[in-house]
Amino acid sequence: MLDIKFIRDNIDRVKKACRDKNEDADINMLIQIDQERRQFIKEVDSLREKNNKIASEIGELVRSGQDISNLKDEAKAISNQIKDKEQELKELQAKLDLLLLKVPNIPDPSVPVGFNEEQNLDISEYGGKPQYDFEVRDHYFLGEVLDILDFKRGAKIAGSFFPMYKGDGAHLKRALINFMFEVHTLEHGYTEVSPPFLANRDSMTGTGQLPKLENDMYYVESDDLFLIPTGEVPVTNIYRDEYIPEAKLPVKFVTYTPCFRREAGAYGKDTKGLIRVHQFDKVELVKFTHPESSYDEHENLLKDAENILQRLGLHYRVRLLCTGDLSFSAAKCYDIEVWAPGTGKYLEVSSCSNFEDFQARRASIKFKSKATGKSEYVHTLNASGVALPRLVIAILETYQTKNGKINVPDCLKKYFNGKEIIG
RNA sequence: GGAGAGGUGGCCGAGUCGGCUGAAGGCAGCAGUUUGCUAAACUGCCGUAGGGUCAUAAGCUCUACCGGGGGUUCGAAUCCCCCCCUCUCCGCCA
Repeated sequence: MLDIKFIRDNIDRVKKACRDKNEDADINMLIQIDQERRQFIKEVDSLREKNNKIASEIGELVRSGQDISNLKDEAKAISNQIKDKEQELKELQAKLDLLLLKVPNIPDPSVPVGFNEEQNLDISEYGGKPQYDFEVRDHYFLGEVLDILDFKRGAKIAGSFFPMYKGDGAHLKRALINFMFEVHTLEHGYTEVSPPFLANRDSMTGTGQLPKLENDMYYVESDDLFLIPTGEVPVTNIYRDEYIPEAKLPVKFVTYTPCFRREAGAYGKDTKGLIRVHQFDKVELVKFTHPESSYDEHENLLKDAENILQRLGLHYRVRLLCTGDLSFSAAKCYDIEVWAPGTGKYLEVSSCSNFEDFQARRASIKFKSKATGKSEYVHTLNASGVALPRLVIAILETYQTKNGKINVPDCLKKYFNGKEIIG
């Protein structure tokens, strides 16, 4: 969420951000309602002031035992006026809040303006596409043949796009989670957390999933809870409505969670295998930083996520998202895309985002600045470190052998009971 | 699920029969005095948000906020209703 004062003073910038991000927030309406709202606040406040004065006068008269019936009638009249105005004010405020929640974050100046993913910028790449002297297979084929991925059974249990991992497939997933956790906690300095996998409305609004993405999430009606679409939600909300001591910044968390996404409207796209699924696992990195250092921390965050792919010996590229591809809440975002030789595509395994104070304002996460003596919002950042299914795809397809088996990457062997080959 | 207790400022903790209580007191924090240094002591400051004034400063001023929402009242942290959360006991279950 943006500061209403900031919007007031930067109407053109905000409008431009909406255009560049393809968001249709009604800024003119917002400004108009804000003006009306302030007018109402003025009126209501002055009525309240009057009423408070009368009330304390009455208090004094009562104590000295005098008659108060005249004053009482007057006060009653004002009190009724207040109630009416308050009601209208409340409606205005609700309207304003709703509009405000629909205004996207402003892209950082370093973000290229563009309409869609084709205008994303290639930043860097690691390794090269591996070459094979045999016909490469995709993970779907390999998974079925090796009996380590079972899509049919997953579909029977829950529905299509709920994959099941089995045997060495399930073990591979577990090994990857352990591997990533050890790197991020022991070497990159993140603190491990294991949060709830369901979250309430306040949490979902805090990180920006609500109100926009309600239909993309699984919802438990009886308890008004949502299954989390990413570990970012519970972990960023750890500090919702709290102050973080300035000296503790940056706070860095790593978490593992399953993620649940309805992918409404995405049918027909990436329909096969693990590329796009309703439930998947993710190791997620979340940072709370001082505003001054968030962009440095952003670069480090990217490196932390890249490090995982480098150790696994996977070819990938990093792209800077253009405005049109940038998510609603982000100011700047790098995507890491790993190469999947069998599928023949680069697959996004991590979005590395700086939200600046956008989420922090929504979720009210602050620190007391020693320099200014005032409360300020922290900056929040997150990145997958990294998402599992597409990582599994890249590993199966990259490390496949001529006879249809999979070599276990060196760095994973210790998490795989020393086993070197799957199949 | 049943019975009970409770939710007050960064923390602890008072709040009388509803009326200068945004809220005593303590701790922590900040600034200063004292001190050769440290400790201690002393003095002052010390919630958040939204308006107004205004240079989007300081200051001044108003309003709201004592888990959330609603109600009673001229007036509620204090009374009533609903909800949420925490704790204890019982039941049930991993």
